[in-house]
Amino acid sequence: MKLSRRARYALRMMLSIARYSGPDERVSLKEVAKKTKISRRYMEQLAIALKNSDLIVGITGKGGGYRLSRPAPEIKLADIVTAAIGPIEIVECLDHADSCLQAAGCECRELYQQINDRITDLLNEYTLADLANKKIKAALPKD
Amino acid sequence: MKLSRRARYALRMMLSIARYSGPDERVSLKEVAKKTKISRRYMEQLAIALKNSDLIVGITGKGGGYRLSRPAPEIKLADIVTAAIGPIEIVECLDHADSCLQAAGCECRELYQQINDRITDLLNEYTLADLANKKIKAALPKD
DNA sequence: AGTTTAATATAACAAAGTGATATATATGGA
DNA sequence: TCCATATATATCACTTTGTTATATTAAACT
Repeated sequence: MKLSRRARYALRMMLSIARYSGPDERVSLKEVAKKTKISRRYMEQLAIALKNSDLIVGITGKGGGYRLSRPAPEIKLADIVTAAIGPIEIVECLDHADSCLQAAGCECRELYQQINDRITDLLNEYTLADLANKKIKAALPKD
Repeated sequence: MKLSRRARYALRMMLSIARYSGPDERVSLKEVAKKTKISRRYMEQLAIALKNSDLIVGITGKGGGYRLSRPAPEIKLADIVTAAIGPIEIVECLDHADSCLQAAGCECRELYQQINDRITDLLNEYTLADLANKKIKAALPKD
């Protein structure tokens, strides 16, 4: 029930790219690695996944780097997480009913669906811009 | 981002125990294993965890078995999941701020907190009785 | 043209997590 | 005393995940 490091790295990377690049400006992974303190080798793989999902654009060659493919307010957090770790599926059987042994008789299915929906909805509500501007506020812990 | 099999098994086990036992009636793991088709050996471990969290009571000896420690409406689904896989923590750093490298400067923390809250709230809303009586209804898939 | 910087693409490896099985002991009823 | 059951560890195999390594490709700059 953990959000993998890969997903968390992806969010931090995107934040960094959003901050240090612009429409005509790119930032190299070397820079991003320095800012985020994430292993550069690891980021390289992650960058490819983010690129393949059209969230960032890679400019090859000397002076190259990455920039966002579209403005930060148009990038939903769900896009980032999905690009990094695939579709949000708290259990396999939600999408593929046939992969479920109990099949139709599963009594927990609706519960799983609800958990999944709540997470998905939340990540669709917020954008990269919201994250960058600290627009996300959790309820205060009750102590 | 998966709900582990262990957690799912725990829910199914509890459902089965709720159904086939009563205040003065117990059901053996042998029975439960037959009903749920979960490996008995595996269930034994799970049963201990559920017992240690006071969700079920174990009666040793011949003719023994398990029964719920309290009525199903008083057992929250969060209790079951927590007993099976520990506290719900989508990321480590929520409870232990010191385990987070970015410490106070983490920009994603509030997001993680919200995800965690939504899952926790949902699992606290519903009880084992709700699950048994199919009171949980997910929003219809939009197709 | 050639060198350099950086992205792109695989591959290989190590560590951790997870599911499952095995073995041994304790308990209490018949 | 015997047997069915819970209880408690230990072990093993498999998968996932994080990390590092090795080439290859692309473009800019000298």
